[in-house]
Parts: sequence; C-alpha cells; structure tokens
Amino acid sequence: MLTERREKLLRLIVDEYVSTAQPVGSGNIVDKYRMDVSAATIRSEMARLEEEGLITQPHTSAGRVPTDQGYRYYVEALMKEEELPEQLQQTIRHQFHQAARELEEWARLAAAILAARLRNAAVVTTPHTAQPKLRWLELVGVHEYLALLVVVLQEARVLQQTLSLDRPFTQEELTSIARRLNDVLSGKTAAEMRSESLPVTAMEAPLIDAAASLLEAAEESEIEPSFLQGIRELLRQPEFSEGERILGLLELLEERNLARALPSAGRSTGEVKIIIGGEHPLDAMRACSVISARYSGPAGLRGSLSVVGPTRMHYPRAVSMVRYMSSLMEELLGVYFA
Amino acid sequence: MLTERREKLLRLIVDEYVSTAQPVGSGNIVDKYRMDVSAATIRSEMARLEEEGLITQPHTSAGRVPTDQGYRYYVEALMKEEELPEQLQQTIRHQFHQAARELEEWARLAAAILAARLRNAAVVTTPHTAQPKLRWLELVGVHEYLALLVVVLQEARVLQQTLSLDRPFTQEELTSIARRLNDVLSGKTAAEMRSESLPVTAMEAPLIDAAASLLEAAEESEIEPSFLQGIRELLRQPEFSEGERILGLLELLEERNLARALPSAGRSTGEVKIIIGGEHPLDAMRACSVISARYSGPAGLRGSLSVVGPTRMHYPRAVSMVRYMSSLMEELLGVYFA
DNA sequence: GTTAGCACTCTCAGTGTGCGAGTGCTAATT
DNA sequence: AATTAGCACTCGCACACTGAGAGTGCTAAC
Repeated sequence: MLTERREKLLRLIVDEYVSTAQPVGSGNIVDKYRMDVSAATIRSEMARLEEEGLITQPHTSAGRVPTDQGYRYYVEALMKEEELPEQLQQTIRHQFHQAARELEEWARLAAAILAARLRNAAVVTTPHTAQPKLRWLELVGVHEYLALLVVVLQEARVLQQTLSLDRPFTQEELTSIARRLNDVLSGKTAAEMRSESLPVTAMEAPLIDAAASLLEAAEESEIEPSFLQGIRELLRQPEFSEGERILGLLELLEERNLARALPSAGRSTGEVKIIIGGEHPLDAMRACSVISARYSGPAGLRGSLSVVGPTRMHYPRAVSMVRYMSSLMEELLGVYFA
Repeated sequence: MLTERREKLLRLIVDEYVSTAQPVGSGNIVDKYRMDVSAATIRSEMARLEEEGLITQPHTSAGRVPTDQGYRYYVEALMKEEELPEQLQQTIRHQFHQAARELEEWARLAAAILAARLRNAAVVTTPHTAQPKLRWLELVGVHEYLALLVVVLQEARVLQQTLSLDRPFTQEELTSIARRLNDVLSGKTAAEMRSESLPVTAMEAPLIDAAASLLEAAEESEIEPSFLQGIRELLRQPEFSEGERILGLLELLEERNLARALPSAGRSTGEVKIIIGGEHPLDAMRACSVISARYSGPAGLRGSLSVVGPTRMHYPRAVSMVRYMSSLMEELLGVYFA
C-alpha cells in the first residue's frame, strides 16, 4: 500500500508519460503540476516508487517511466474512468444509425470507431452463439452439376457451401429435398444432427453431414469472423516507428492468429479486461496492452471488442470507450432482435 | 534504341540492384559478371545510360540505381520471363485442391500464395460479373419482426440483407411470398427488376427494391470483395523499414481505397499490366510498382490479381507468377462450373 | 574504342566533446 | 522526522571531426 502522496505521484507520472512519450523527471513534475514540495522531495519519493517496482529509469540520467506493474497499480487503484462526453456518444450513435442494419456491418463499424478514436488497433468479433442452431436451409442449383447449400442460422447469419452433384437436378427437385431437410433439421445444433438417428435417404445423408460441418465450423471460430482495424494507427506510435519491432505483432494480427493474440475477454458483460505488456503470454505482445470486453445479446449471442495498443496507452479513455461500445453493441443487438 | 552492350549493362544493373538493394558500381559489375571490358568502359557506358535517363546516382560517389524509366525499358525489352518450375506449379495446385471448394476461399488463397512467394503485398478479387443476375431468393424469419432476405446470384455468390417486418409472419407466409418473387425475378438483373412493370402487391414492392439494391451493390464493387495479404512482407523490405514512408501506402491498402490504388488491370486475359513507380497517378504509390492481371470464367465472370511491391521488385518472377496464377484461377473457375 | 591512372567527391562508421537533463547524496532547515 | 537547497556526478544526445572506402569522371596513352 502506498502513501497518498506516492499514489498521486505515480498517477502524475503515468499521465505525463502517456501523453508525452518522454521519461518524466522530478523537475518536470514540479513545474507542470504546481506541487507544494520541491523537486528533491519528488526525487526521494520516486526512489521509493522505484524500489516498489512501479517505475524505472531507461538509463541512469533519464526521468522515470512506469513499469508494467506501475500501469497495473494505476489501472487498479488510481485511474478515474472517464464518462464519455454526451456529444461523442451522440456522434457514435449517429454513425451506427447511418450504417446498414447488419450485424457484420456493426462489428466492422465498431472496430473502425475504436481504432480511430483511440488511435490504436481494434478487433471486434461479430455476434455469435457457442451452439448455433439451424434456422433454415436451401439448395440452389447454379449450374448443371453444381449447387449451393445455403444455411441460415437462428442468429441471423448466413453460411454457404458449394456442393457437387452426381447428376443434374432441377430446381424443383432441390427445393423439395431442402424442404424435407428443413422439416427434420430446423432448430437443431450440429451435434443433434449427427447424433440423432434420423430417417434419411442415401441422398440426404451427405447433405446433413455438410450442414453439420458448416455449423461446426461456426462453433469453432471463437474469434472469426472479426474485424481488425487500425494497424496504421499502431505504426504511427513512436514505440513502433522503427518497423522492426512491429513485425512480430503484425504476424499475430494479420494472420489467423487473433485467437492466440487476444485471450478470451472477461466473463460477464460490463467487465473490462486489461492485459498489460509482459502479462501477456506471447512475447510478441510484450510491448502492448490489450483492453477487451464482451457484449451479449438475446439467445446466447455473444461477441467481443478488443483494443490493442502500446503499454503507454491512455487507459481511462480506452477503458471507457470499450465499455461504452460494448454496452452500445448490446443495446443495438437488443433492438435488432426486437 | 540502345546498343546491345548497353542493354546488357542495364539488365545487369537492374538484376543486381533488385537482389542486393545496393547501388551498383562499375567495379562491382566487372567482378561479379566477368565482363570482357574494364571498369572504366563500364563507367563510360553508365554515363550514357544516365544521359538517357535510365539510371541515376543517389549521390555523387555512389553506384547507379535504375530509374522508373530504366525499369520500364527493362520490363519492355530486356526481361526474360521465367517459366514457373514444374515443381512449384504442382505445389500450388496442391494447395488449391486442399482448400475448400469455394470461390472466395480460392481468391484468399491466391492472394496468400502471391504474397508469400513474392514477399510482397497482393490483392485478389473474387470472381464477379458486371451484371449480376438473380438466381434465387429466400425469405427467412429469424425473429418475430425480423427476416433475412437471402439472395443467390447466378455466379454462386450469396448476399443477405436484414428486413424489418411491420407485422409477424409465419415462415410459411414468407416462403410463399419468396416463391412468387422467384417466379417473377429469377434470372433478372437489377435494372430489369426496376424497369419492368411487374404485377406486384404493396407487400412485394419493397422486397423487390431491396433485392435490386443488393444486386446493384454487387455491381458497383468493382474491387470488393477482395483479399489483401502480405502487408507484413512489404514492411520487411528495406525501402519501407523506416515505417514513416509506408504510412500513406497503408492508408491506401487498408481502407476502402483499393480501387484507387489499383487501377483496372489489363483488358484481356493473359495480359499482365505493369505500373512502375511514378507512373502511378497517386503520390503515395510512387515508391511502388503494381503488377496485375485479369482472370475470367464462364458467364462473364471476372476477377483480378495484383501484386504491390517496391519498384525494386523481381519483375520476371512477379510477372510469371501473376500470369500463372491468373491462368490457374481461370482453369479452376472452369472446373468449378463444369 | 578501350584502358590505366589519378584526383576528386561523398557516404559512413567511429570518435571525441560539450551540453543539458536528471539523479542521489549530504547537510542545513523547518 | 520530513523537507529542502546545493552540488557533484552520470549519461544520452547532438554535433563536429576524421579517415577509410567506394565510386566517379577525366585524361592521356594504347
């Protein structure tokens, strides 16, 4: 437990470093924040904070920089979460109402807004359920020996798969097959499709298998489909300007590795999870912090929002932004299905 | 028109610079390529090439570097296009056969292969027609007042849109409405849907409008949907390692600006279009070259492949790779619809 | 037309240096 | 006991300098 003054000092150091990206010295603090003590006192207090492992010097004659532990203390105990200005809330709401009324579009927009407002990278997953259920399927012939299996999930998501036909079918035939399958499969999960011994013909078996596979693919993709925005913002940060250091990071974010890069967000809605620098299991993320939250909707629908930035991040703003966006997504989901 | 020796020299300079990223000097050439003339002769020849505007010196006492014009001459007159090794062709084919049999997946894979093999960024658009026609539509209720309009195009593409209902409908009602609309709209383009005075009820009019809008959106997106891969490779190139210079480029590639960044590829299949550095209308692309080609399939289906890299690019390899991939995509499209 | 020789230019890496920011310590003060 | 002024000290950084090396253009001889 720190004394009140040391806490205040730590807060000032974090705030100052976050906004300037320069190590902060004792004189700096006194000048800028009109402390009623001298620089020497600040120095001795800083020495104590350094003993505690909360701040450190990049080199002997430089100012102090928060350590991961320092940020952690700040986030846990010192940070005053900002309320998003009414004005900004309105602007964001407006952007959503102007966008197409599609779940995917909303996720994309949310990622874009987070990235632009926080000047960091952001990832938002589209809402999905852990156990997707089939709402409707359709077979559409697009060519003599080629048909599309179109599957609509109860969560208003559409999946598709190409099927080869072993002989030409008329659309009427396909439609009637689809109708029969609908009667049997509607409302079922992949597991139910596979386990139940349904009365099927040789024709129908592979179709049911294909539909089940599609649903299973939708189950597995904890992270995908998701929208990543703002790599550019990340490159603009001074800590990544060299380019060298960001390569490993890009590898994580550009590829299919998002799931590893962004460990699952907090359990319940409203809870914002913060991972700071070295707390992250992956080395490539050691210079980064991740702020993430879940959002959920009717019928077990869930998604997540994450912001990825340098550890030197404006935490209050990021946390309140992520919190607001997650509540907004929940609200929108509620309205969508109302 | 250059003398034979000067052409050979230009080719050596381009080849050498492309592989080393270092300005190439006269001595360098003599040492490495066992010329039967001395360095002094090379120097005087270089002076002539510089007069012609084909090469230049970054600074007085450095070797020579090709100018955009130099690359252009190289590409037009000197480059021997490589045949892709049989081995590599097999490997790539194998990758496609292992992938899911979906047009989108193929485009994504093509972009990934181009990016990885050429160590540059690559963009591949999914195949699409200029005048998409409706193959099938379906209305699926996902909630009391919420339905999905699912539209399947003749090109095996699936579009969707969320619709609000003004009163609850049963799935049977929706299906029968969809069946009637199918009878009327199947095989039609957006323009035909709008122009023809069809016998419609008040219920059907907005649905037809929605379907037409979806098709129009599919028409407009000359570039989208497309897959961009390999930003990371681009960052690894020494000319972009600073990070500063790549910001403008990222802006073009990450955002919805792809259409501006990649002017339309050559008209006919097999033709590979090359844009070198300053030839590109956009300033941000001045340090880059773009190699692109179209591919086409049955029923007016078309797509394009592009590779974006620094002007210091291995043109023979890039061109032959792009050419091969475009022919492969054509072949796959042909098989897909067979 | 080619080449050897040569003076010249310019970059780059390495080195030295002064400056300034910031520190920790100590002794005096409150 | 906490605070503070004073001070010596450390260290990074920007700057200038320098020598080496790479590469050039020119000239005169072949």
